Amino acid sequence: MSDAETAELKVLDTAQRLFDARGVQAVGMDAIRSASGVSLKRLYQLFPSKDLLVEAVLRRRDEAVRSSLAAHGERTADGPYERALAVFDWLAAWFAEPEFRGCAFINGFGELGGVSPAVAAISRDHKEALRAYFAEQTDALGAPLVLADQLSLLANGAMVVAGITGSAEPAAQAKAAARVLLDTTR
Amino acid sequence: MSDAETAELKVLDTAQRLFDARGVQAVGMDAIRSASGVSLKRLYQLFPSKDLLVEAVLRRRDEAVRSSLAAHGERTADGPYERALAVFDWLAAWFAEPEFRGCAFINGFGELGGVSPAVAAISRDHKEALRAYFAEQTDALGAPLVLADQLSLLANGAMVVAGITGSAEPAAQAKAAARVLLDTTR
DNA sequence: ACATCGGGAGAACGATCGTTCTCCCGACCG
DNA sequence: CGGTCGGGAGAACGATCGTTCTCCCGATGT
Repeated sequence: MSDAETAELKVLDTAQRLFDARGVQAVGMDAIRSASGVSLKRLYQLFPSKDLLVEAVLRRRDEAVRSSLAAHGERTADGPYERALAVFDWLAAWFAEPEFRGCAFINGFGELGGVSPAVAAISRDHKEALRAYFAEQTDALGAPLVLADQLSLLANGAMVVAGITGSAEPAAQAKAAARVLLDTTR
Repeated sequence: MSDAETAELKVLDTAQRLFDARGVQAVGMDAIRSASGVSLKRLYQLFPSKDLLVEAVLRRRDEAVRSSLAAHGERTADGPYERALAVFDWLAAWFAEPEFRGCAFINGFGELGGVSPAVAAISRDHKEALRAYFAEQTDALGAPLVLADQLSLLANGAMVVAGITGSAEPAAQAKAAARVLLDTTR
């Protein structure tokens, strides 16, 4: 049934948008229902509880971010050096979206990480994946592993500062810093 | 009345500890009451609403962090170069605390920044203060302002990654990266 | 045509939460 | 000693929320 699939997509899209804008706990199931047009009954047979919906939203976003990042790297950059730097261009485009209010995993961990082991684990895995992506590039450069950690710190710091200040500048600042680190460690 | 003052301190300490551990919305006023031993009546005459209590907790923490950071810089470091790097030692000590679960302003912004302009503003001011502290040091070194922004990205990235992964390592990694940036821009 | 079934709209339920109110005690003041 | 007042404990209230239930309609199969 493509009917069930499109309903599921509408719910996930709507929930993601509302969670991003207001946080998870400030968004009721009823708000998701009216914004998505999917009835409560259907909503609960797709996602038996709000917790499960939250986890599904985060997991889907995790996949989307990983593939978007990888695609951007392959599309715009040749070689590990350029691919590592291209992450920050990808961040810049993300920060420039008008609804941008920070990273859903950082925000979700802050809100729910202390009470939901599932959310904490998903956030941890997601951040580990970003570090692993940087590690792929630094490995290919023969650089030490700590460089990947440091690039990940710059990227996450840029997400936080861009989210809180509402500016996209941190992406470019982080990119310049990343270039210095990449050049120094060679 | 030192009675009212100690009650206020007990409430602020307790609320801060519970908010840090579980997030703001997961902590009810009743939990603050039983953990602090301050009656609801008194609690509400000290802080007329939970929103105001949340803001008071964040504002007090803002002051505490600013003076703790400045004190650590004066105590352990001579000159702007060392003081900029000392921030990351200060982070390392913070991350090593067993209850550490990330920065209250980053977490608070993620949870409430979308619905509470007050929380968003306090978080923004706090992060701006960190940037300004770095800017003091980089100015004294005659370095360009963007270096302060970059050091602030490293510090905030370290807070996020340390909080999510539960490791204190990001502080040392960020410090090493900061040293490279400081040395390069000279 | 009629029975059946899935699903929509939204009322209802139970729990929780922020906030206020009631009741009571103990201290202070004439 | 009697009255008053501040404050503690916790019940009560109203709102909200996650979740379920009721009622009804429309489609489908025979």
